[in-house]
Amino acid sequence: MVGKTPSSRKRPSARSPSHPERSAARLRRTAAEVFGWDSLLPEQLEAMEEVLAGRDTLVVMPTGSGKSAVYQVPGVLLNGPVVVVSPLLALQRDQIAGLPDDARAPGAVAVNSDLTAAQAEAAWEAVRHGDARFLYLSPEQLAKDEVVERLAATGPALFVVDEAQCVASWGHDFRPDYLRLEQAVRRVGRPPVLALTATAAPPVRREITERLGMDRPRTTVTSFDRPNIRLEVRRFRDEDDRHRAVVERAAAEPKPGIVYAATRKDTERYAEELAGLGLTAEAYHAGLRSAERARIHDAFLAGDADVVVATSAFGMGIDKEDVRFVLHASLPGSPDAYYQEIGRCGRDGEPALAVLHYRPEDTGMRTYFAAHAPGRGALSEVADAVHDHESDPAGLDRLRRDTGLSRNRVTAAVNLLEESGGVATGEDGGIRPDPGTPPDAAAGRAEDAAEAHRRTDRTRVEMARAYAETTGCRRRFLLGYFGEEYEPPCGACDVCEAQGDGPAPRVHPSASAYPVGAQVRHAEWGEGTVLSEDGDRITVLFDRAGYRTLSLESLAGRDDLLTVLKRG
DNA sequence: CGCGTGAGACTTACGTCTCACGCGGTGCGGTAAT
Repeated sequence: MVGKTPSSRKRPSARSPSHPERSAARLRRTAAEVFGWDSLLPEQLEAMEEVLAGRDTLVVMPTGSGKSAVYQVPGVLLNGPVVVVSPLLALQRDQIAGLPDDARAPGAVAVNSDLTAAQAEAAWEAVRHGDARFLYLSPEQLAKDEVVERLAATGPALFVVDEAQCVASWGHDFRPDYLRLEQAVRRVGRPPVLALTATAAPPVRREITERLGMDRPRTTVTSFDRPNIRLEVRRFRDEDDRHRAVVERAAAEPKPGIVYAATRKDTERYAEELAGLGLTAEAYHAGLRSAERARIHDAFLAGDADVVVATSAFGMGIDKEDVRFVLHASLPGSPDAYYQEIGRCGRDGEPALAVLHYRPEDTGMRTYFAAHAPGRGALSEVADAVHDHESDPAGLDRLRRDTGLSRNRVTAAVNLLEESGGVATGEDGGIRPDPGTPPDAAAGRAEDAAEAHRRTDRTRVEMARAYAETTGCRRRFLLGYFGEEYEPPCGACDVCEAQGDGPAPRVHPSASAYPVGAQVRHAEWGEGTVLSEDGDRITVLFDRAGYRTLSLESLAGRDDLLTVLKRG
């Protein structure tokens, strides 16, 4: 097995002007005395030293491996409050509850819409007086001028973005405030930024660090491989056959487990059927009342549910060791989503199972979900509104009132206009038009940017499909997607098992010409990065054209078609 | 993009087909009605 990825992990002692031994010792002592952690993983300590030294840092480590410690321990030693951006209020509560209940331990508060005005006031007071060292906020809170101003006044020492993959997966449409965190960072005094995630392929890592405006970020990436999870894909033509297979598998495998379905209705259908077989099965989706969601969540963690059948709403922040299987009753929207979802089983290291039940028709709905960015009409309206306030730049609220569009719509439109250079946000939060770009041109360029995001989303659907249809080792495919080389057979996927002791899978002789991670240029699609090599084909993420799969046979001897610019 | 649903046509059975239409996932925050 291949261990650490060949990433940019560097020993800080090589050029650090400070005294790394001393900082490592301080971190270790703090971890033990304040948090009761007697040992730290080398990756944890390394990232903590970067954070303590004030450098922008990206940490990619599995859930349950102590990612939070990477900010908690240095946070105690820093001189000022630590902001933690977290996507779910439930996650914020869990984080605060997880801090040691000890007089020496740092305090923590969250400011969000759950609080009354008086409670929020008290929370800010605690931050100001140093009684609370950690302040948990949603990205939406940081979109408010009032919050940014209060935060700036406290002089934060560190800006943490937890679950940082949300920047890439949600920032473009669903929660556009994720793409405005960079502005918040600048406006609160540009403290060092620490981004934490469990699942991020190389292009997603790049997007996180770029979108957060991180400066020469140090990156710590541990291996993605989870050898105890058996990977399997079953392909169906008929919906009824698939349905039956999912139910039978969920009933037959050791419990507890999670079944992911594509729609709310499907979760209820499956859960009902499993309950009819005598299992404790619950449907979980965002349409349930929050008390009901909390009940199911708690029951699952407590071991009182055999199976939760859920949409993608279920899982973030679930840290349960003994989940035995994750079944998918439909194709997920991307390998990123798939890996995150199956990563919820087998955390105890015992054997676990991930089965994808796939029909080619599944791609239809996923493609539909991919196309949700604002259209030309909304972009033009917002561009015009920005232009109208040229002499007195408007904030997002004013643009919303002017256009009558929803808050999210306006924010997403401004993000696209800003990304394509048509407008810019100032230090005061005012949005100004670019003097050289008329509103119509700005909207046109923003529309192109939106189309590029849609294309990338759609190609991620294609990558999920490619996983389902690969004829090679599934582990190799997934790890390759996450930038990690892997030598099959893995011995724990349906493809490797079917091959048994037979001949090794065919690997095309030109495979070595395009190693994973290499920068390449295609005659038609421009520049890109080789993401995976699947025996007889490679997959490249092109900057403009998205993900493409190329047959090695068609590339043989054609270095005019695909040129290697730089090997990984 | 593909599925399920309901209306209506065609047909002469209480049935089957066709077609148009609407629907489909993630959460925050704040507002409105009890």
